Amino acid sequence: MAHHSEIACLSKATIFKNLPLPLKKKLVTISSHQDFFPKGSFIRQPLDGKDGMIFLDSGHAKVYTLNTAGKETVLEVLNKGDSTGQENLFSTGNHENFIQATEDCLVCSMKRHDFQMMLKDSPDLALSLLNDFGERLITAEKNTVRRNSMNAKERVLDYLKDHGKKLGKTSFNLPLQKKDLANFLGLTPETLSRQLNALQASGQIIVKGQFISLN
Amino acid sequence: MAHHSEIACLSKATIFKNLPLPLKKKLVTISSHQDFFPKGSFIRQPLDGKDGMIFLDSGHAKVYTLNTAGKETVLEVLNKGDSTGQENLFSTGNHENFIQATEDCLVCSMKRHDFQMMLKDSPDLALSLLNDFGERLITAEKNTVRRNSMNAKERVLDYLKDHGKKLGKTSFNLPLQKKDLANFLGLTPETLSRQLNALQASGQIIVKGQFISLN
DNA sequence: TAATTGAATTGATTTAAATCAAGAAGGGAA
DNA sequence: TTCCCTTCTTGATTTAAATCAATTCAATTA
Repeated sequence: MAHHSEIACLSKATIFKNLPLPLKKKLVTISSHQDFFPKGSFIRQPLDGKDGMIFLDSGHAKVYTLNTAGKETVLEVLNKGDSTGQENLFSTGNHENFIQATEDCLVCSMKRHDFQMMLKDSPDLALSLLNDFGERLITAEKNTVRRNSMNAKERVLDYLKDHGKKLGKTSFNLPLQKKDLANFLGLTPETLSRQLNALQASGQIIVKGQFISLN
Repeated sequence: MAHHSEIACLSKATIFKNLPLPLKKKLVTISSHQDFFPKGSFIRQPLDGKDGMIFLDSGHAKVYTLNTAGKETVLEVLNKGDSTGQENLFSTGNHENFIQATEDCLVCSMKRHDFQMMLKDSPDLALSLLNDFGERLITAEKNTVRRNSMNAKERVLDYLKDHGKKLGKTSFNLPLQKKDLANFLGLTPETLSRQLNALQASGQIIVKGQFISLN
């Protein structure tokens, strides 16, 4: 929880990128910076007593819940620059989701109390955050449509294209294990494996382990 | 777009219910009130040039998208007191969703421009809205979990219990046609029909047309 | 009132994806 | 390096839900 004096991870976060410099500097003073989470470790979990939002300076993470039967549902895939848990800046309830590093991560975070203090005299900040919430809702809706109106092959291809677009690349490594990606797409690992094969066979992608290339 | 002088629909909306009275009064002055939408009509649709958020003073509505193949995905079920489209208070992009009255509706709405003016000097308002966004995200996640980790029967029962809880009742009329509810749950109408039968046969609910009673 | 139209239901059948099963590949730890 | 454990892949089989098909029902309107 070192407090840097210079503009760090926060200013790189998509969510705050349009804020004026003085405000960014203030945000940095109330943030923790570049906490290290090794692959597999939990950035957040239910009942950990932590509040506020987090964002990824580097690495990848997955957000998921467990239902009462222990079945996992992957809700979000976090890539470098993404943030999540904004809802914890306001509600006083405990968060219910697990956030687990799927690669070594550097994470910045902001506490509810500190954030709320700042919010009172920064309409810009509120607006920025409201915009970001809007984006997250739209993404959530997009994921719902993907699961609801596409078959297995279409879902896989749609995700890959979407991810490539987000990165601005046509080749990349998957940000999650395939079993987690399968879950995120509402599929089983077996089905994902077969669909990746099929997409490669039809010349639409190249797959080598975690590496994907779009054609 | 009549401008009432008294506190009307807006003050009843869940999203604003915790705001101080003077602020509510100001909100009323920038809202349209109780516009009537007959069953089947569109409250919003892509390219209608409308912006801002809406909320339901009475009636029911569904929010849905059409994919390029024309397949519908029902994203939200709106009941009395619910609001949607908050994301349109900020982004300048066009909204992509259809909002259609599934019963006769009275609708209030607020325009982006008017709202943003108010937001600048009302931190309370921003906070209220941010809270609401958080709720909507959590609901969206809950819907994802329902679709991802439950079979057809569980989804139906979970929805019915959820809806009953929301209303504080054990008997109610479904807020949508069954074909739309089926879509919202990621099912076909045939499957919904059969599952409602099965739930009735096992004594868990009573079904009479749109009327549902939970046991 | 009857006619029309879409919604809902019921039954028969198909099918996409899940499940089951077994081996191969990969990544740590000792 | 070997061992262990999890993930990934491939094949065979099952199954839950979709699809197809045909009535029935309900709402609207002429």
